[in-house]
Amino acid sequence: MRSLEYPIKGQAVRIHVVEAEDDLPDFESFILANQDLLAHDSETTGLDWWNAGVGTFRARLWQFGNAHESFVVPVEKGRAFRNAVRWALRTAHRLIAHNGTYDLHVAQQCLGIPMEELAPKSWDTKLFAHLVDPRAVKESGPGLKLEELTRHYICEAIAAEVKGSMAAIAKELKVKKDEVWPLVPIDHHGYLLYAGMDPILAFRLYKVLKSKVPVRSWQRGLVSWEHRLAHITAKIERTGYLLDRQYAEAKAAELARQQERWEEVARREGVDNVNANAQIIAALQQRGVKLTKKTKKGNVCVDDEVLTSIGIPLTEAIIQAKKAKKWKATWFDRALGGQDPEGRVHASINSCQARTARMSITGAVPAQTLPAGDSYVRHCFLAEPGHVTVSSDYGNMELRVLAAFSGDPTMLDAFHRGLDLHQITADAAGVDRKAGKGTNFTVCFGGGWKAIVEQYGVAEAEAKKAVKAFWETYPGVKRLADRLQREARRTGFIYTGTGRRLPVDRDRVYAALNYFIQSTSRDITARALIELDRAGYTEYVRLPIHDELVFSFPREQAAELAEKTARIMEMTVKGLLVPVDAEIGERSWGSVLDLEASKH
DNA sequence: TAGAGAGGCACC
DNA sequence: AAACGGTGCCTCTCTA
Repeated sequence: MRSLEYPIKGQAVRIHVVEAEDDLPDFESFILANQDLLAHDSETTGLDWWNAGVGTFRARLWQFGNAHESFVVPVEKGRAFRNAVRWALRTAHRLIAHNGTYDLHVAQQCLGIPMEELAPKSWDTKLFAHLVDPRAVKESGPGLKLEELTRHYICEAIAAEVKGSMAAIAKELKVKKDEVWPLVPIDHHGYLLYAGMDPILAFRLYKVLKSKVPVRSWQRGLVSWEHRLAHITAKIERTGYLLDRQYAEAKAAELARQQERWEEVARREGVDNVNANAQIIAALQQRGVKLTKKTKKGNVCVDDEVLTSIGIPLTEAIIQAKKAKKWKATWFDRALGGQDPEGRVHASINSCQARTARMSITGAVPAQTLPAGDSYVRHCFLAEPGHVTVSSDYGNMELRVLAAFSGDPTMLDAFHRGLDLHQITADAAGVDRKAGKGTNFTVCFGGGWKAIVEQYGVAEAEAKKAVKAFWETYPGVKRLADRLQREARRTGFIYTGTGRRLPVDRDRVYAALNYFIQSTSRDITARALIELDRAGYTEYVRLPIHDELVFSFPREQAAELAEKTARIMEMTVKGLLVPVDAEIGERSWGSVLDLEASKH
């Protein structure tokens, strides 16, 4: 057994490195002595846990620790070590981990412990951190990564050291940072230090954060609620989504041909690289084109709008080439590259991510940003053989949340009687429906008349009139917005109905209304996932996308299951129903869009 | 060579 | 008085 010592703020912590089977009794004694509360973490060869056993993925180390001490177990060295870790995970009464759903995937794939066995006793410091302060470092918050949280809550120097250590090893081994994980020798001092510190930091973070979680969040049961949700989204990740490989490959090839063709045109017209804005600007200015639009930072802007308005062969070629390249790389190549041995792709679902707790979905299926206007990309994703895709979405979720919580009589009346809220706003302002709709959404987002002009192409006078009319027509909304702004100005926070505390920047208190609406809406979808799980439907859920859930149901029971799940998803908020509409498609996700389009 | 910033674009 | 909220990903460019 090796033993490393490391100081945290002058106080030594000890990392024990299990090297041989003889060392395991000491490890087991440690686990038994600390079984009430143990932090853990795993080091792996990559992040593609779905390739365990068949591909290149494997677990290398597993670490356990408390505030002062940790044990590092080399699980890749053999069965005795894996057995010891398996036993330890099962023996612990409470497990702490940072972003622990990842380790649960690894435990299932590499150690054969079902996720469901460990999930109920697992607590995640990432969720605690979010409940304490959800702001990213960019937003002057603590962030949500272990290194960022260590810097903010524990010790700046340790954070810097931990962050730098794997980079230093990569440099030493002369490989890229992403390639270091499977290559670093299992007995490398820096690697063991990095690995051994992780559970110690997670344990300490847990201690710090749990006392900082707002009282109201504890009282409303938000802590356990978020954990339950995280384990449901982990199950959805594990299930994955069946990829139509032939389709994806065909479309990737088609886009590659298009890209090549349009790039050739652009080259003839004097632009070698369609993604280099400097080249585009030079080529256009040479032709005498005046470029007046500026970017946020004040530079010359050559976005889609500018290029479209110029409308010459060069700009057309740039638009088409860029689009083909981006779509191929972002949607088709990414999905094709993420397949598991069964041809399924696994999104990474961060169940509680944005400042408002909205989820984020990254990886092989960036579900939240798949083009929704047509079915071109969504045809990639298939319900299982004998199944069909069902997409169930909430109707007017955010505006209904606004109506319910503001109690505004005009807005509530409109929803209760099924009236057209966008038309009501339009009529009140004496503008057309498009401007009315734009006003409703923009005000929800905290915007003003300028935003309506830019986003919806409404004339300045009309937009000003519409915003004024909005606040006069819905005085209840005004009262809610004012109340939230006052609260934000006074305390720096607002609370949602679920007991979530959201920080609001004092120089942007107008954002408070949107935070409230967006976060409350997210919690309605989250509640649906939890209720669906209780009812045993999680195996059918493929993806959550804000106000929509995508399912794969057996064809014969699709209508019945769509109906049952829609009724579970629906929720009455302060007396107002947030309804759900379930669309039944064919096998591909894209087919839902096509069927919908053919109806209209 | 990696990271950060910026621009641009996909979405709710 | 007015105020556009929340994401992820790809590419280029500059810097350390």
